[in-house]
Order: sequence, then structure tokens, then C-alpha cells
Amino acid sequence: MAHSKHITIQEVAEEAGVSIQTVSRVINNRSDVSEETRQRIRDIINRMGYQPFAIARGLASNRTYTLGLVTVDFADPWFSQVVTGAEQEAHEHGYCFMLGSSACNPEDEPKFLRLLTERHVDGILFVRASCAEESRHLLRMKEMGVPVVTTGFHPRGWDLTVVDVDNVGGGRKATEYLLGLGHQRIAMITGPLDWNSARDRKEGYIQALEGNRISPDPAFIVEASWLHKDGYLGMKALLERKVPFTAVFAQNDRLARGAISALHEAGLRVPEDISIIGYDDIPEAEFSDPPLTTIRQPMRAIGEAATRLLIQMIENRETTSTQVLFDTELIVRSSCTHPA
Amino acid sequence: MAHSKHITIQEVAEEAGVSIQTVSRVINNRSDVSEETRQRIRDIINRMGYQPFAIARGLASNRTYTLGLVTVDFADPWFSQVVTGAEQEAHEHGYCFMLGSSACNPEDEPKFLRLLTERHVDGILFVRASCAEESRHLLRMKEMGVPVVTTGFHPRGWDLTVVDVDNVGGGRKATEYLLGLGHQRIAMITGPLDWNSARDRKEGYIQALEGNRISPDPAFIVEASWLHKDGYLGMKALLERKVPFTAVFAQNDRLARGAISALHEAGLRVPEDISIIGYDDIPEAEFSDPPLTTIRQPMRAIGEAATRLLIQMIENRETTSTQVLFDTELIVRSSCTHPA
DNA sequence: GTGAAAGCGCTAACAT
DNA sequence: ATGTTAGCGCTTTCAC
Repeated sequence: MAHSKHITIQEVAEEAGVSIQTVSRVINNRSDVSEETRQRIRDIINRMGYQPFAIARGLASNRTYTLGLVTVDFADPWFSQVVTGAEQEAHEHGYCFMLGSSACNPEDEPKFLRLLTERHVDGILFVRASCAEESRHLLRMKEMGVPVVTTGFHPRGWDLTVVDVDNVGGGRKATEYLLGLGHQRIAMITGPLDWNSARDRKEGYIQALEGNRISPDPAFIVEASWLHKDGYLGMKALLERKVPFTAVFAQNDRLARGAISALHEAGLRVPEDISIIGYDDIPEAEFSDPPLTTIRQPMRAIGEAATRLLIQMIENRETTSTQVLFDTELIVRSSCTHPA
Repeated sequence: MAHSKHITIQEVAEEAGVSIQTVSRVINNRSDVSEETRQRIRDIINRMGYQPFAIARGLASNRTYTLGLVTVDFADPWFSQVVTGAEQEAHEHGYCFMLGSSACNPEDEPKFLRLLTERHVDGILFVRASCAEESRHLLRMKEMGVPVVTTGFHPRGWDLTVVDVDNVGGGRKATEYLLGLGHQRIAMITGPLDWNSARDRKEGYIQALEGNRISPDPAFIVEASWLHKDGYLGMKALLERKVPFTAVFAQNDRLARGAISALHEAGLRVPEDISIIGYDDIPEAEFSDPPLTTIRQPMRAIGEAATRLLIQMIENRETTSTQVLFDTELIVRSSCTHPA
């Protein structure tokens, strides 16, 4: 790297007794090299341990084979899982991800984006890049002609390439499961409703209720953020309202866990007194107490698909926006039962 | 980026009526520019929205202001937290992180490292890059003269720059707390003992026991991996041994959660029947049931310190290895009590 | 099928 | 304090 001497294409060319361009052609898998020369050069490359210098390539070809990865919060389980799929897909195509967390710091200039644009990433993957500021940046990038795909969050009414989960369907699935168990009074703790995922899950909840001729009651709904603590606080708020719910749909597993803590604190048992269903199926859900019934999202697949789309946009100079929605899956464990 | 036209240093120079180098000097904060010219050029840069092209700079200066970030598992809470601190520190110094997960895939060539070295990252931060293969790569990088710092894991007996936590102290702290509560028969579920962190925590446990004239009994110790499931399985194994323990030290919070699930399954209550203490203080610990008493690690600070050290090594061409150890903190919640 | 020439946007070393 | 000259390692024309 910075400190060690490197073998250049030049040296390979000399060793092979050909010109630099021929070696370049081999590296880039061009067709116009004789099979014999190609093989000979390949051997030499391997023997000498030559690695093309990505920086120089980037300068000459205006392609960096580097993707930007923007998020708000690395500790978000959603992000962690999605990125696992994304990274693998990227590597398979010879791309790397450059990290650009914003930490949702609205005040200063989008420094993280600047760092990315200065490095001329070929495209940017937004993973749950949620706050108002960030959506603005996202849109600006797109307008500047940078290929962009977003997942887990997208500003409304914009023609963007989006990979996500069918959240309306997921919300419906969760609610219908509770309904099927016999619950009639189902409360909900939502994520922030400026997130389309939260709104969509709510929409699914309403659809399921209305499909069963139950009219949704705002008193049964509490808006929260996405963290454990918010679920805890949300449940306390719900309890204080003294609304007679027998089940709760928490819009993610962390909310569910927080809610359970509040329930226990209030002397209520799960699921004997109150049933609760989560969303996501994060690793801790299975080992929660009780094990959490939840709606699983295929997060890795989302990361893979998003990256695949992004690379496709880059390599084919595609500009049309696509929307990919994955299906959710109901995972039944022990946090729900029939109402008393 | 790849598709939009960019303003070059050339255009800025023309606009300012100076040479390219003068602009370059301003960009790089060199001293030999008159204050007046500097200001004028700065204004023009801002007005034109000029962004220096990092790739071209890298080619010319042999510095990329890019760091590699290698890990096994993005979903590991330790990684998520450390990287939050690391990223922020990097951004403050104008550096970006390039992702290089290995997924601990021992079979193929270290493709992830190749992607990093081809891009000539200035240095590499290894975060819990644990498996045997990875340590080999780590060592090779160091031998090649690439600045490397490692955190959360380091191969034994190597002169490396390491940032970590005082795990012997942490293990002692956990065990002494249980001892102080009156427990005499304390079991332990360890992480993989080829990890120095697991060995060190175990060492602390032994020290604490021996300090209280209790001789450690191998029958009370189970080796596991780091996941929820492993804690669950580990506890089942412990239970089957019918060893009369009254408390357990789980070497991380996920192990603790898994162990609690197994305990509940066996009809044992926490902490009434068995006390359990974890390690890490991940977000779910507080909202676990019961809330988990644990040993907190300052993960963000670790990420910051590791990055700061790495940048220092890069910029000062330092080669001497440093070891930084952070202190842990006992977080008392409700999963431990006096023995029955 | 292969090679020569030019240049990507910047910094470094040396002038002045 | 500012400009001139090279060149970083590669790809891209365009010759042959």
C-alpha cells in the first residue's frame, strides 16, 4: 500500500515482452488478444503477484468500482443484516463499499456525502437513511446523476429505485394472526409515522381490522421510535390510557421487547394476559422471554437485491426506477395465545 | 460522479488567474500562499462548488485517505458499536472506511483483502477479525508494511497495535460481584477459548475465585461460541452435568440471554434460583427479562481510539506497537441476587 | 492481434 | 509567494 513498492503493469509488460496495452487488455478481459498471449500474461501476473492499481484505473477510466453505503445507525439490526447481503453481492462483482454514516447530523454540511463524492463512488446505497436531511441528500444525488438505490426508507412521491419489504402485507399478516387467535381489541405501537414502513404496517393493520368489521380506534395506537426504550415508553403510555386491549402489534422486535418489559413491570404476563407480536425477527427474538412471535423480513436478500440493482444501474447506465418488494413470513413462537 | 461533469483544479485556477499549484496549495493548507490569494481562491472554490478529486490526489500523492475495515460479522453488536466510534473519528480526520468483511471464509483467496489492497487503503482496522485465516492475513499485512491496528481480537505473541478492554479485570469484576453477593459455586459459559478475550475473562474469573480461596472446578465451566444459541446450548450442557451452581458468569450478553432461555425451560427462575451476569452491555440487556446485570465495555471509545491510533501510525509513519486497554464498568440490574 | 501516443486530475520537486 | 516541469499507473483512442 502506501509504503511498499508495487509491481506495475509496466513491469509485467516488460517481463512478457509485450506492450502495456496488451496487458491491460488481458486484465480487462478484452477479446482482442490471442489466446496464447493471454494465457502467458496471466501466468506472469500470477507469478509476479501483480495487482492492478485501482486508483490509477479509476483516474483513467472514470470508474472506481466503489459503492457508497449510507445509513443513520450502524447498530440498527436491520442495517447489520442488510449490509451482510449487500457486501457479499458487491464483492462478487468486484465492488467495495465505502462507509458513510450520517449519524443524522442535520446541522453541518453533508460531510459524509462529500467524502463519498470526492472519492467518486460509482453509486450509493442508502440503507434506512431516514431523516429529512438525508432524504434531501439522496434526492440531490439522484438529480446529479449518481445511481442511487434506497432500502428500508424512501421519501414519498419520488421516482426512486427502492428495495423493501411488503410492509402493508406484513402489517396485515401480523394483525390477521392476532385476529385469528380470537383477539378483537388489538393495540399497536408504531414506528415514526414519517417512515413509510411504519405507515405501511399501520395501513396493513387497518386493512386487517376493517376486513373483520372492526373499526380501528386511535386510542389503541401509540407512535414511537424504533428502540427498545420507545417500546417500553409506548406500552406505559398505552397502559395509562386504560384501554382494554388483549393483544399488541409492535412494529419491530425491539419495540416488542421494550413493551414486554413495561408489561411485566405492570404485573401483566405475556402471553397469558396480553399477546404480543413483533416485526423483523432479529436474533434476540428467538431467545427473548417469551420467545417472540414475529414477522420475518428477508434482510440479507434485500441487501443482495439492492446491490445487484445498483450495480446494474451503474453498468448499464440504466435510469429507469424499479421497485422490488419482498414478502414477509410469519414466525410463530410463544408470545401470542388466545385471549383469556 | 461517474456520470456528471466535474469542475477541476484547472478551471478554478483559470477563474482565479493563478496557476494550478497555487490552488493545490490552498487545498492542502500549505503555508506558502499569501493570505489574500488564499482567501480569494477559497471563495472561488466555494462559489464554483469545486471538490478535489480524491482519486487523482491519491495517484499523485500515494495517499488515499481511505482506511480498510475488516470484520467477520456485521451483525455482531460489538462490531456495530465500535464502528460507530471509528467512523466518526475517521471522518473528523478526512478519512473514509472501506468495508472488507471476510465472512470468515477460509477457503478462497483473501478476496476481501485484495479488494482493499488494490485500492491502496492507507491502513487497516481489524475489528474482531477472529478466525485463524484472518489473523494470518492481518500479520501478512503488517509484514508488508501496511499500518494495522486490531481490536477485540489479536493473535498471541505478536507485536501488534491493539486496542481492547481489560478483560482479565472485567472477568474478575464480574466474578467478584457474584462472590460478594455470597455465591460460592459459580459456573461460567465462556466464548471460544482461542479468543484472547475469552481466555482473559476466564483468567479473571479464576483469579477472583482463588482470591477467595475457592479452587476453580472445570466441571463448572462450559466453552461456547458467542451467539444466543450457544448460551442456550451451553446452559443445557451445564444443567445436564448436575453441578450445584447458584450463579453463572456468561462471557457476553447474548450468551447470558440464551442461558436464561434454557434456565426458564428447565423451570428455574432468574435470579431467584440462579443468578446470572453478562458482559458487554448491549442495548437488549437493559430490556431483557430480567434486566441483565453485566459488565459494560466502552465500545465507541474503543473504536475512536483504534482509529486515532491508526491515523497516527499512517501520518507519522510510526511503527512501534502500542497497546491500549480500556476499563470496564459493572452495571447492576436485576439478574443477580443473594443465593437462596 | 498488437503497439504508440495522449491524457485522466492532481501533487512534488524544483525553479524563480 | 508563485509558476514550471514531470510524472503517479492506468485506459483510451487510433494506428499498423
